[in-house]
Amino acid sequence: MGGGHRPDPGQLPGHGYLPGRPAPLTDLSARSLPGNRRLRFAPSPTGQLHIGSVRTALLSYCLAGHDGRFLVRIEDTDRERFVPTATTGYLEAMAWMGLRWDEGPDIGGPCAPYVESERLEHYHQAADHLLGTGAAYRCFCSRERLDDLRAAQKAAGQPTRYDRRCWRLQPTEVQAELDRGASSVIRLLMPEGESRWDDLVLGPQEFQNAEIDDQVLIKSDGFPTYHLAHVVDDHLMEITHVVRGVEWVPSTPKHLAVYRAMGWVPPEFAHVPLVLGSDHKKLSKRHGSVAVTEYRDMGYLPEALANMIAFLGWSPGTEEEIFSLEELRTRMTFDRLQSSPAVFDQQRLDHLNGVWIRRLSIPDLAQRLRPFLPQAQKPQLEPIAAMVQERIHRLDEVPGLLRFAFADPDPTMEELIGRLEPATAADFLRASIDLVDGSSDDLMSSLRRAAEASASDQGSINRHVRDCMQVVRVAITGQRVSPPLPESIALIGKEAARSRLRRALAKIAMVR
RNA sequence: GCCCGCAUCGUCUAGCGGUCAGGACAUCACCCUUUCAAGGUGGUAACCGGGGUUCGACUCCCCGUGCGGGUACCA
Repeated sequence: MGGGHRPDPGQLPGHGYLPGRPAPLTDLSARSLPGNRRLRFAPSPTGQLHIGSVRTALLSYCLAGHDGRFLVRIEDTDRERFVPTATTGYLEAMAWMGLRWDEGPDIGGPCAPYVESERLEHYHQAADHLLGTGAAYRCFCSRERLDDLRAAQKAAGQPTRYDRRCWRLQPTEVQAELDRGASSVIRLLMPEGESRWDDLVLGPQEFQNAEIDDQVLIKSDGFPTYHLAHVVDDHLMEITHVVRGVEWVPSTPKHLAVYRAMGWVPPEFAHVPLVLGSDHKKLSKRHGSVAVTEYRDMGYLPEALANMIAFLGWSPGTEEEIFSLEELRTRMTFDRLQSSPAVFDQQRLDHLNGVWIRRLSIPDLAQRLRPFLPQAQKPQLEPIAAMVQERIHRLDEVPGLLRFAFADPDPTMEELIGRLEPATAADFLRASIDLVDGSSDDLMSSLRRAAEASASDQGSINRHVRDCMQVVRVAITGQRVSPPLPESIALIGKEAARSRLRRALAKIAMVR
């Protein structure tokens, strides 16, 4: 049908236009690229790497497994939303997460380049081929006409789709428009019938092609749309499994039509459910943080984030719940992917982060704490790591917890004495000044003995001890909540501790 | 409007015709304890509704409802 025959304008074309003989663009019928499974992550560089995006990246990475290949391809075909610095940011965020790619824009590979704007000739070749076989056609319609059309269809309760006016143009008319320099796009001629595929996550899918629009493949600026570009690239890069969000389900028939018209065999599709916010809407900035870098800056470990994200739509089927990226990569399979959307619960992330923090070695934790404690001396880092490890869920809690280590506290009277009488508090402070000189090992027991001695009522002795301890804690740290006393004192030094105790004592004395 | 998808504790989930519906987070109580954590023990808490199929449905089918996604010369 690539010849002179024009279909009857009144009827939809069938599959008869399918190319009988035109050879595929590139003959890659036999797999020739490395990896017995090839998966890709293909972000559009428009901003920050989003939690939802890293999840599909992580899923693809894990699903590729040890014997597969994971590649990154940049889909920068939208010049309006393109952000030049975004690609580097994405790559850095992925690397931070611990994802490693075998092929990509920064490291190259057998299919280089891995940036779509540098692969334009491939898309144009494909488009020409489709034009030649009649699987696609040029469209000169203005945006205004398209908008009006859609509005009318919507008003009539009909699915909105292009009415194929330009498809009915005679070749001479098309040529005349072209000669005139008219701006045009290339549209896919959606074939009749239905489209089906067996989705790895959703199961068998079926769409009536009549409901589906003739998608623009090449925009008037000469750039391809996602619908053409990713099909061409996925084919050339021999992608075997496409893992992407469910928002792509409705356009999969278009992609299938392109594969078919090109004579290519499509990959397997796995459409993963969305990640939702607490209000059950697609996770977005409205819900707070969505960029991977924001989570990093809040003090979440990449291990915890990966663990968290993996369980949004996947589970091992056992009661295990702590998984390293490496374990995820060996354990993850398509058949255990969930088909219902999941809410991103930050409380759960906090819990997982605490678990992962506690799994770190002290030197490792100290190292990771550095950016959060710019004022800390290097030798202080490990002791700090040791004392906070069990009590934080996020690294960024540390500065608050250790504020006393970097500045002298100035507690109020109320904070200082708590429930105690000023005189009792003062006596206990006085006693503790000397006790601080002793070894840390028995500091607590000597303090306890001193507190017990000052108890007036044997019945509430434990409470009294607690109250006394708090006086010392507040005097030294200015906080009602702090790391244990011996460690806190060690951190600031005995001399500083004694002077803080004296200052507190003076404060109480002044009021009395 | 039209098309498509999803549906087990508040949240993440296990379940794949017969279970006291399991685990984890969160929550509550208690224990441990110099505060906070961490840890331990125990508790509260779920199969969206209605029809079928079946000796028997959380599991299978249909309808409804709810929620979500798509409906661009964005991805």
